[in-house]
Amino acid sequence: MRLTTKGRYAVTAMLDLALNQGKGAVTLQDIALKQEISLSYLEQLFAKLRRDGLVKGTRGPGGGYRLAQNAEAISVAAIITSVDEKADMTRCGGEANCQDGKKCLTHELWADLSLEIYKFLDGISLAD
Amino acid sequence: MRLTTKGRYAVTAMLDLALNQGKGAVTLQDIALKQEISLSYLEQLFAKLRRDGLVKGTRGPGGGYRLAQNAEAISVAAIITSVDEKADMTRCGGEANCQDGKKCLTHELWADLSLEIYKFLDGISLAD
DNA sequence: AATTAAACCAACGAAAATACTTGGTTTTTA
DNA sequence: TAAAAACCAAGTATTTTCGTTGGTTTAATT
Repeated sequence: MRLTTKGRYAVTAMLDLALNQGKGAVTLQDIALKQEISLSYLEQLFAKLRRDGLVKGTRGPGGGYRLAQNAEAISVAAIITSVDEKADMTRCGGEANCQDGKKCLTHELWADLSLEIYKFLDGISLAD
Repeated sequence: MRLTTKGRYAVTAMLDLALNQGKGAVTLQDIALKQEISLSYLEQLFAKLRRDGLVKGTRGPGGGYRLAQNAEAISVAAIITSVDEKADMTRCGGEANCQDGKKCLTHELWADLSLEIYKFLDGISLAD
């Protein structure tokens, strides 16, 4: 579980979507202006969100994006993991070949903590 | 509040310190080997941790680092914020000049969430 | 006293991730 | 048919992460 500006962009964009989709689909152009990100970068993020079934897009004029599920069902954790493909945080890849007998002790502790953070963010939906 | 590999290095290193300082000060060399990071990178991280009063180092042979406070008093949040100097996450710097009437709505929501995450990690000490 | 092991420091360089740019194509509405 | 949007891919710039080099200071050990 990482937490970078990339994830922030995704979460704020999704929040934007959740707040404004009442009036129909929301265009990325809109979000790009509001959030001050480049349109194309947003497109890249939304490509992932779409692949993971978090949003769905409709083409053509009047088109845009909507949440694929209702806001209560979408967790912050889901958004973040969708957007930043985790390059294995643990160097040893769980192989346990870190050090003599001690064997990744602190690595495991971190893994536990990381899970805690995940569970925390998984408990927060777009309806906060 | 960000959460990157940099923060992970710092937290795991601090955990290492907490676990092993019973036998006296722990050298960065030790940690570098166990965690598979470069010594000098660790030094850079610990320079910040020291500046923020989280650890204290003693020089010379037999020297090394110790926690400056007891493990219960050191939160994960403190370690992470010490180590990664937050480049202002909100572009508008709280200036509220984002957009017409809407004024950073989602930015504020993110700020709230960020605070939640901070409070969560602030509640976790090196004794987990 | 000399040697050595450590913290401490600074500046540069390589690698990776992040963010943006450009230039398209497809779909759908008007 | 024109325009507005999603969709797509490749490349570039920027920033951050991580490492390297080459030191200096401090303190314990021999």
